[in-house]
Amino acid sequence: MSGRGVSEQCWTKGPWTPEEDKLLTLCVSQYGDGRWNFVARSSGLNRNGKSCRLRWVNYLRPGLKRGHITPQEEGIIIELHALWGTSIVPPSLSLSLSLSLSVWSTIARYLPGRTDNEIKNYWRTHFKKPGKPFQKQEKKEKLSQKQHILEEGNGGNKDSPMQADPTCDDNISDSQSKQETVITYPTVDNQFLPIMYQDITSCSDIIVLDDYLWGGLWNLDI
DNA sequence: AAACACTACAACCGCAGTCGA
DNA sequence: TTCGACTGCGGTTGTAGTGTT
Repeated sequence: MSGRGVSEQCWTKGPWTPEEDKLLTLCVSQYGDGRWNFVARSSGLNRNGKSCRLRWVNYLRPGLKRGHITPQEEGIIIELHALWGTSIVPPSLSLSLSLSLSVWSTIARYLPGRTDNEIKNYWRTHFKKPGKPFQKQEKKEKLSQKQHILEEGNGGNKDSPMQADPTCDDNISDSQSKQETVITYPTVDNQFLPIMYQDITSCSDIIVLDDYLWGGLWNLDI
């Protein structure tokens, strides 16, 4: 991150130092989050409001979960992205949700402790893989073929790939299925059809999620 | 052990929406 | 009603860390 530590137009850019973090945390606790330009000015940090907000939201905010996305969280991301990833928002929601509810921040609502930036990064890293990552996949396939040959030589009796550890990103069939999930996302205009969920994790999770969606957070009559 | 490839993540930028004067 | 300041979001970039050859 060396190229970004330079000042430009008197604002400090680049990685935050622990001191800056402390200062920002102090100021946010004092002035609250939402008035970022004010916080930025009052803190004495040589950062602009945008930068302060980003740092707070993505890193300093209390309750943030660190570490890897769990398979459950991944499932939710996939499901919700299938719903809204292409900006398909049901008309009823569009009307009532001020039209501009963002995809990532909305998904983040259902993953406590996760930020929209984190989810966005995760999605791009794991599911939106144009070109390059296929190279790795090819390599893995070759490796897998080698192993397969070796295992067959040993009377290989490997379990079905579907039963492989779902947390293992390196699992080829898993990554393939992820790719397919993206590619086969149906674009169902203004409709929520059960078929949307085919190929995507468990149905029970969906039911729970839907209850949550329609009975909980989406209860806009509150 | 070194070089290369890939992943994960923090951070920046530009744009669009919102709000108050 | 208009306009500027501010906020928030999606897209993108850069780098450190890790894995692979």
